[in-house]
Amino acid sequence: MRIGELARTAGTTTRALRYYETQGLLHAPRRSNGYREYDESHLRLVREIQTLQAVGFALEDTRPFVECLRAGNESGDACADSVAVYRRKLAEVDACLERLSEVRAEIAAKLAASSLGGEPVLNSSLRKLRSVTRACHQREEACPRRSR
Amino acid sequence: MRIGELARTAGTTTRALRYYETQGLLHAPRRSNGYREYDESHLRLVREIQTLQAVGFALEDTRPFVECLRAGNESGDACADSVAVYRRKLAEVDACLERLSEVRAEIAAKLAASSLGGEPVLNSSLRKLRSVTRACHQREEACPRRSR
DNA sequence: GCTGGCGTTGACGTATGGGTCAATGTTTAG
DNA sequence: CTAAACATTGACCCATACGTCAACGCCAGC
Repeated sequence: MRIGELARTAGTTTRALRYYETQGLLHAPRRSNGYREYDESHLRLVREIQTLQAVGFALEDTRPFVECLRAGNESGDACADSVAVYRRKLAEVDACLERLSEVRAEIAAKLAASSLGGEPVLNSSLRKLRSVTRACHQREEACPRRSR
Repeated sequence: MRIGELARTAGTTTRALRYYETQGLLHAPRRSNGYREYDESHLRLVREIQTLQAVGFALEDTRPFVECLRAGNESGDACADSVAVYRRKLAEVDACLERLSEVRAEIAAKLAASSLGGEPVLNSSLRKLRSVTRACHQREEACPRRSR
C-alpha cells in the first residue's frame, strides 16, 4: 500500500509517517516511480509507535520496540532494550508523581493561605520545593508531553 | 541597582531579566545613559516569578501575581486573578496526577507482561488509555516543564 | 588613552513532533 | 486530453524560556 492508505488505516498523517522515516523508525522500499511501498509489517510498527506515544513515550523511546519488532519478534517488548525503557519510564513517572504531589500540596497551601487573608508563604519551604523541582526537571522530563 | 547586580542578587541572568521585560513582567526605568535601574521592589517581583516558576507555573501564569504586587499589595496572591490561577493550576496538577497514575499502571502492566514471557498487551485497555491521555493533554498541559 | 567590565539591541539556536504550504511529478478516471 | 487525486522533496512555522553570540556604547582604573 502507499503512504496515504497507510496513514488512513493507522489514523495518522502522511507527514508523520515521513517524519518517522527521517527518524529512522520506518524504512519503506520505493517503487520504480519513487513512491513508498508499505505492507502489514509497517502497519504494526506504526501501531507500536502510536501505542507507546499515547502513554507518553518520546519517539526516541519507541526505537527499541520498533527494532525489536523488525528483528522478527512477535511483540515489541520481547527485547532487553525495550524492557529497559519500560523500567526507565516507570522510574521517571514515579519521580514525576512524587514531584507533582509536592507541587500539589504547595499550591493547595498557597491557596489556603491566600483565601484566609493572604498570609505570606514560608520562604524556607519554597526553597526546599524549588530544589526538589530542579532535580525532577533535570531528571530528563518524565511527564507526558502534549500531543495536539 | 543595575541589571547585573539584580541578576546576581536574584540568582538569575541578565538575559532572563530582559526577557521578563519584553514580556511586560518587569518594567525598569532607564538612566540617562540607557541603563536599566532597578530597586528592591523589582527584586521582589523577580523573586515572585522565580517562586512560581519553581512550582511549574508558566511565565504567563505569573503575570497576575506580578501585577498584584505592583498594585501595592504586600503579597502577590492577594488578588482575585492570582487566586484564580492557583485554582486552575491545582486542577491541572490533579488532572496530571490522575493521568500519570494511569500511565504508571499501564507501564507496570506492560513490564510485568513482558518479563513474564512477552504476552501481548490488551488492545482494548490501550485504546481506553489513549483516549484518557488525549483528554489530559488537550487540557492545556498541567505537568511542570523542564527548566535546564 | 587604553583595556576591561559592564550595558544596549538584534538575531539566531534549542528541543519536539509534526502542520502547512509550495513546486513538481505520477497515476487514474472520465 | 485533461483534471483530480495522489506522490515526491524542501522549507518555513508552532510554543517556551531563555542561551549564546555579535556589534556596539558607556564608564572606571591605570
